[in-house]
Amino acid sequence: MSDNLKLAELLFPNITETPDDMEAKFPPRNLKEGVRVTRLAPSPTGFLHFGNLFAGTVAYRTAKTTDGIFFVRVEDTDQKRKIEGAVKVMLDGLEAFGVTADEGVIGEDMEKGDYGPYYQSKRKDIYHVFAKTLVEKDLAYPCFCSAEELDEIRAQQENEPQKGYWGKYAKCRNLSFDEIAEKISAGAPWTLRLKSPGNAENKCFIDDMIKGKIEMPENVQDIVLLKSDGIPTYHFAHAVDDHLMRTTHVVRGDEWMSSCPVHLQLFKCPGFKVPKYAHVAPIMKEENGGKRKLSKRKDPEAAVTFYIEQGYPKESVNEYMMTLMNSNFEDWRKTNKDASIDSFPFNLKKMSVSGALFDMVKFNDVSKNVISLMSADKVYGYTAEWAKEYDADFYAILTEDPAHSTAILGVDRDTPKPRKDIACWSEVKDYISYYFDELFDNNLEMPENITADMAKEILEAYIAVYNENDTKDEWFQRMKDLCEPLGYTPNVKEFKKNPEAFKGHVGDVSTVIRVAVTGRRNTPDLYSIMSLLGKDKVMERLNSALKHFSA
RNA sequence: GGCCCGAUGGUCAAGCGGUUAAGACAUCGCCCUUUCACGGCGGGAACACGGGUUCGAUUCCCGUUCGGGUCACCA
Repeated sequence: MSDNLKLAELLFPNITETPDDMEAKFPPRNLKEGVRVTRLAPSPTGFLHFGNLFAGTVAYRTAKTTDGIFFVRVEDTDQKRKIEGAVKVMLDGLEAFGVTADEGVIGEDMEKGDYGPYYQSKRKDIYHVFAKTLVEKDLAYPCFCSAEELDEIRAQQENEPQKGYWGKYAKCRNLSFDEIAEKISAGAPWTLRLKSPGNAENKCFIDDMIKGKIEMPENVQDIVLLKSDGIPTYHFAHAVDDHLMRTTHVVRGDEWMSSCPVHLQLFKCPGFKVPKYAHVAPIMKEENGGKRKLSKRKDPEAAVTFYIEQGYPKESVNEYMMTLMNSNFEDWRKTNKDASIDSFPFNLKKMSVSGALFDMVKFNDVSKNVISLMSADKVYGYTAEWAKEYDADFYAILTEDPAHSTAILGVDRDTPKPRKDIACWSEVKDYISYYFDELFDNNLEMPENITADMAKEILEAYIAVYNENDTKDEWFQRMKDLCEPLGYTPNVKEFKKNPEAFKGHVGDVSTVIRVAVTGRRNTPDLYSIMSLLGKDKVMERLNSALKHFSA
């Protein structure tokens, strides 16, 4: 038996299966040409970053445009970072925005699919099968260096452009079998390192779906494959898992770009076919005129839960993400107003190479558009659903009379030119507050051109003629009739032509009524509002305003 | 510092050697209008810099500058 074989046995005495067994157990998927298999491989930190959702959405769409498979694999190889309930947080966040896995981890300790387990922590033996053959092929070796020794090596490398564990710095690379056997029998901890066959003089090539063709020096680092607890590093797990799970397209953040030479090698050493890569640029945030990654610590909008808590519809988030993913989406949307976002021909190659700034203003605009197209029933339903969870007081008020609330939300809604007032459900409370005495802010501040005397006059006159049974036309006619006796003109154009001749125009008159009734200057159609409010409330507010301006 | 990527209005971005350099958001003006919004029309606003290549460079090449990423027994 050769030393390599002996070493493999020594290191992995309990591994009896071979790579061929693995190939048989996880055979190539029986898919049509061009069908893609993608995945999201988050590590369970208990926090779902917007970037995860974004990359996950890209991966999801990449698969879905070919009727392919999207799966979720949990990268829980770092025992130190394990957090209870983290998987649920992530899955819930993904689910809330329509990223649902066909396969893989579908719940806390719940899996689905034939290529599992999908928790890396449960795949130890699988990794060891491949680790063992690498040792047999003299492509891996145990390393006994301690953290301190590694630090020492780093200290020596100050003037060395090529840092890390390689070449002459790789102390354990050429240990003899006997030396190794002795250390192991003494119980020394070890990691398994790649015996990198690379040469820095050589180039390797990545043809990234997003970034294009990229050339980098070959990897020469003897990177760690297996940590001293026997659990693989991300790099090794990535190669083994994405090969065995038959991933066709690896979609991930572009912070992985620079480890591609390592990954290429890790696929090639065991003889795996290299998948296609798509490296997604991060979402950025503006700060002091510069750009930086959306930060978990500094930016509330970095957390996916933010959008849920604020009550942004999932359609809004998806529409906005799509405008960032494929810039032709907005044009497509213009001509396909009612189409589902799923029918948009998403194209990986149209992804931007560099990171886009998250634009809250634009996002809100997108969301307002989305909501403006919803029916009053839908708006009511979503708002109630949101309020139930995040604003119990408002929920009680809103749902006391569902038909009434729905009618309120329907003002100026189902028209060819719906208003765009609401960006998220948490804004609804304020938007409709004046309909409810509990929420009504009795703010009687008039525009500067309207004095208390003017307001008083107008209110007096209007109270005298107010009729709750008016049709809209009658109502408006009454408004106009009010004008001339008080010195206003019903004709705005006439006023503009000759402003000195009048105290104001019909707009000023209705503004006084509007402020008295709603406490604001800007509202949807006043007639509809007054109808919904009902005679008692309207009269009460008019009288109370009159009192205020008579004082 | 080494390696890699990038740079078009305030933002997201089309563009692939010859364009009046699209569009969207934002902003400003006008129109519509009972307010606000919606909608319509219009305005301001950009190819980082320096060298090449070319009849001609936003586009191709090289440098500079500036951004970003990465160099762990983290992912």
